[in-house]
Amino acid sequence: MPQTSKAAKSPPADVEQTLIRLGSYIRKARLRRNKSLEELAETVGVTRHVMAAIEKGKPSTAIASYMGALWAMGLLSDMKSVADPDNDTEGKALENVRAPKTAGKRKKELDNDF
Amino acid sequence: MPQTSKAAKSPPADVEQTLIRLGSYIRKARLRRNKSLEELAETVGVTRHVMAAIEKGKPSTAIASYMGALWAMGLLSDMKSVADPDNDTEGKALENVRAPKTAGKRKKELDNDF
DNA sequence: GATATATGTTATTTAAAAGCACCATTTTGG
DNA sequence: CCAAAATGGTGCTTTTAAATAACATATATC
Repeated sequence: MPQTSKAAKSPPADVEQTLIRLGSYIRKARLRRNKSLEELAETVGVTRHVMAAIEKGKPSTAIASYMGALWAMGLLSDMKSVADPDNDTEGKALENVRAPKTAGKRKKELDNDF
Repeated sequence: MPQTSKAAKSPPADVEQTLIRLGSYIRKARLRRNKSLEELAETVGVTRHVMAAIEKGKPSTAIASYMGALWAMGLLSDMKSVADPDNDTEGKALENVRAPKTAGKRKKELDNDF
């Protein structure tokens, strides 16, 4: 999408690497299924140029296009566990007893005992 | 098909649902960590409007922004297994012995030579 | 090797994403 | 209850992703 965010323009190295890997995985999945870029793109509803960009891990491409590629190859279920609250042990540990709807009023800075 | 892909404008229902769920997961993770939209957005490198869109599961938002949100909360590792070729049982089954670099020349349609 | 197919590259066009600023509403926590 | 913070929404501007097209190169199958 236009007007690229800083996040999309120069993402953290971890994010960049994750996307490149994801793109290569998608490519491998496509070749295994013996689909051309164009065929897959057609199913997803994008042009082959967008599909090519995805396989390179382009950060600024719409997430729906990436997800569409997974969907078209029966791999979308892999997303189910991503950020699943049940597996977010760190989040669970930090969680208050109440479940606030917003981050609420700044509560002073909780850690500075000095 | 102009500037926003069909995939991003009206994604398959599965994709749409997956994104809405992912967005809600991200929101839950943020609240557990007691971060405001603005704080998280700042870390990710986007405005709070983009972060709000992500938590709603907007399809046309850059994947790097979504990944950035995961990254900022230590959840990016959840992406490692997505589309992992090792877990792609269907792909493995379809795979030829050789690993072609492209989908190659169309081999007559399917292998329907009775 | 021949050749049909796939993929890469470049350029142009255009609609929408992200930025920004402002105000309304909701929610928190004292 | 009340003040402060968070979140939601609108309108406007800027920037660029995605579509399209045309051509070049690479690769697979015969």
